[in-house]
Amino acid sequence: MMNPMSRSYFCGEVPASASGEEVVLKGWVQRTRVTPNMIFVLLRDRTGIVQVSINTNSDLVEIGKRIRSEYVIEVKGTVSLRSPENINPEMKTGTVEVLAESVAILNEAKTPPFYIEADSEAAEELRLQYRYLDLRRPGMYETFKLRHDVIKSIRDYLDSEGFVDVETPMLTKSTPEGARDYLVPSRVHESQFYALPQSPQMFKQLLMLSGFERYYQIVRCFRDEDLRADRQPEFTQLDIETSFLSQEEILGLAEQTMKSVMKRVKGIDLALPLPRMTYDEAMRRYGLDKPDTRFGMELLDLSEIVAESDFAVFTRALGSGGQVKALNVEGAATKFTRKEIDGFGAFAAKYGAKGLAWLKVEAEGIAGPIAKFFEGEKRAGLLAATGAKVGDLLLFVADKPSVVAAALGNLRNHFAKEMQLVDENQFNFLWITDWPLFEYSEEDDRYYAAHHPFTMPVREDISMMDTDPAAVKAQAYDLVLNGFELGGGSIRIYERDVQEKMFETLGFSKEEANEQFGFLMNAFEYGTPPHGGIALGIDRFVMILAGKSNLRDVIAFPKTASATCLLTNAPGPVVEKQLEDLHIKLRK
RNA sequence: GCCCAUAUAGUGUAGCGGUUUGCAUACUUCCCUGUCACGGAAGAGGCCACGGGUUCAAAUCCCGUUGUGGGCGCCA
Repeated sequence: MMNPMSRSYFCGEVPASASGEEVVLKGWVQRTRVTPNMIFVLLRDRTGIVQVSINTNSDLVEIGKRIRSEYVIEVKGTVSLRSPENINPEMKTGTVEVLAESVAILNEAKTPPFYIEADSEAAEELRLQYRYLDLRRPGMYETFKLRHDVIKSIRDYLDSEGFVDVETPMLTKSTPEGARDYLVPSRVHESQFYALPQSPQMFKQLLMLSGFERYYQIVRCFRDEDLRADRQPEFTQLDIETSFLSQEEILGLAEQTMKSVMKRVKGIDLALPLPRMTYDEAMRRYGLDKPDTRFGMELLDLSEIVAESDFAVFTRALGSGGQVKALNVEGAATKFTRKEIDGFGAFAAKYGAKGLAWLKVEAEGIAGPIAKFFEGEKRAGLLAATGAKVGDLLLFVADKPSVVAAALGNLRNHFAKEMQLVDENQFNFLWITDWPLFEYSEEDDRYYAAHHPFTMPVREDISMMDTDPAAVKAQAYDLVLNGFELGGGSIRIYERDVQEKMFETLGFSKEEANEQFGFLMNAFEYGTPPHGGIALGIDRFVMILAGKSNLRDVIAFPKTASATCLLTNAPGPVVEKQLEDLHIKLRK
């Protein structure tokens, strides 16, 4: 096989059929072993490792002894099959080796700060500091190749559907709604700032106005909020916007895109249409707006069953507009210690639950702190309502609906991990539809857009924007994969008066709305087509497909939990001159 | 803003109030008749993150700071 890269094969890809062939290999030295008669060099590149053998009878012995781990070398030699009697099942270096005829050291290397191997034990802190070495580890390249393949198949599919990739500004305008902006001071305009985009939302809508009809972009977005395992301050999203398509058609388009990705990178034939669930149903059955449907353990509403109970915590919650819901953790009655169950209570407390009542179903009856409140018929009723069998563990939360949902919904996911209820190779996509348009903030005593302020209300609900905003439904949809929010979209507002009403409901004065979004509303007056779209998080998608549990694993140069880069030490101070140019004086 | 965990040779860990911080690996040198991400010998390598405190005595207990990780809030 001739290769234009001036090497005959990649290390991991030298086939047995090349036996006897003269080959050229280039790569990094994994390790060497010197014996009296032979020097063995394990040579690595992004594809894998192959053994190079150097006979110490040759004039290569001097150079062979100089070679150290991570040296970059070029080897010319002959491919040879290992003799069968030398091959034992434990052997990890394969059935092929290369007998060296010449060896050149292309570059030397210091001993790396950690050993470069697939399952490095080195602390992540150290690996991020030397990220270029971390990325050299076997397996890392594959993750980024997977990422490339995901993006390539998205581009191929959208291209075939007539979509055009249009770039939008990275230096744009700050808007007060939504996440905190990363600000960029202007040198030319004193006291003025650009913002890095949280998303190209308004630009893509303007492109619809311009008649581009089918836009997409794989685009970096920025949000200056605290990080999580699945949240980085800069992230990549697939941004799509279309004109004249209905919600149904947009969902169909997104489904086809997912289908082509799953086929290409996982070889999975995704069954379409993808399952759907309304927001209300998701909250009722799973307590979360992004349920993981790979396992059951749905939330059980026991409000009616326990209404007659003598347990004051339950009846008090019900009396003040709350609910009592439970999780039946099957077969868990003897699985967890009392201490561990207390731990679940602490877990639930993070989401506002004041307590976590529990019962074990045993052959003799039920046991646990609240067992005494459920005797005789009440016990039978409870068991019938929950379907609990001997050996099951019932966990109850009594509180206002939002707390019950958050506590039990997250507890449910917690058990999935704890008890290994999910199959890592299963990919459950799910649409969440019929979102509320607004959510009320008690803290600020105002409504916020649940999705964003450009989301079209359901037509029949528009009149309620004045009277009962909380009841207004949105023409919005989220795509969920295995319990992660992959992204979401909506049909957009394309009429000035509806957009104005939206801002009014959000508490903007006419002047404020015009100041912030006037250019968009003005644009709406020049013949705006009905339009809508969707945005999907590429990083999260790749993370799930790669079976990783952290976004850092699928981003080449990620940020730490405190939003720093350990490799470059960003962010860092700047020289006084730079601040002067920007008209900035630091407070302290 | 808050909560939890964590910090010991280059790396990973043990030590949990009482000699000079132990082990593995990596590193250096040597040995070994083709090894199987080996084997054997020797050597070098530590201000136990930083700053206070408690104590006769602190890597160890307490407080604070910083880094890292996870989470709550936040993320239209």
